[in-house]
Amino acid sequence: MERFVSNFTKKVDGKGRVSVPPQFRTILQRSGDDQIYAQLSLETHSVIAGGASLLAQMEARLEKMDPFSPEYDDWATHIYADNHALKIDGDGRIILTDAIVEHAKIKGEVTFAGRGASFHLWQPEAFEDYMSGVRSRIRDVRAGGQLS
Amino acid sequence: MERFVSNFTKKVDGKGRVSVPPQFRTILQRSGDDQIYAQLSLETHSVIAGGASLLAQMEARLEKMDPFSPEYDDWATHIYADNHALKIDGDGRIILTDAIVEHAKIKGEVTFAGRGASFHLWQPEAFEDYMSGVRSRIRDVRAGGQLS
DNA sequence: AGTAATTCCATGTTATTCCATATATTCCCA
DNA sequence: TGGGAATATATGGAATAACATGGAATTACT
Repeated sequence: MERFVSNFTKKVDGKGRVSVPPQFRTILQRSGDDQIYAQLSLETHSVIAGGASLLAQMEARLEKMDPFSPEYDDWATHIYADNHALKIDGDGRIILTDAIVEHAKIKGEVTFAGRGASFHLWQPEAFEDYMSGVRSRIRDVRAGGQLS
Repeated sequence: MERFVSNFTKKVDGKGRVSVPPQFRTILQRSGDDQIYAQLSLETHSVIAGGASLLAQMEARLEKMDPFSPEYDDWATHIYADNHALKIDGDGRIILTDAIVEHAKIKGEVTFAGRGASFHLWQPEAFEDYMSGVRSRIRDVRAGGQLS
């Protein structure tokens, strides 16, 4: 399976349109996806995105739960109601919904950050901040001798 | 099977008419449904809605019960009597019944929230409140190390 | 006939598709 | 290895199609 690698920042026009980085677009096309499933992250002000396989992956987790439990209800609600299907148009663009723009505080640019089987959408500066945190946390762990 | 994803808020006019979000309408049409089965939720002030397959799903659950038990009677009554069939008219609209409007406290707008094989109807603010709860409960579980 | 319900229609609005141009990238050959 | 042509991408705007929405007309009910 191809993975989403690297990060790219793109402009968002007045109508909320963004062109999907061709590197990512190619991967989506090859797996037969003509739309992106974008889910609001519960941990950060970012959006978790990917093709149909990403949704399937979350559904697989759902199926392991007891269908009559409150946990199932919560998870199912989050998976489906907090998810936005973004069609990729003929020019390789998607339109960000208001919910996404609001949640990620997106102004005029978005960063597409590879995450392997998925990719994340960020407000560019928020992404930089997040990356700093990621890097320093990894450095700290290493200093503690837990890694390489 | 196509799933109901994302959420959409629509206006309700003086006659109780609401246009079904085209995303959901398309799914219903493709599965041959010209009406929506809407059942009052017993847990929240929302309505559980979907096509014929949703009703079939509830009936399947009923069939696993002892037909001569009081639980069967209760469940069967709830499935059918608390269920409202809403015809989708030529303009893609449904008419909310008084029972639905009352139960969900709907005023001038309704939110259609995807739930996979079904979708829920909410009074918009009640939906937001509910989502806040869902999100924070999931976050708590994760923080406790029980998931991901 | 009167009332309620449903269907039909008109129109403004929004969303989507299409197109045009500018910019960047790749590929090929001198 | 440096053009330079061909191809692909980015991006804005225009044209087109869908959709939302209110009201009128028709039908059904009693």
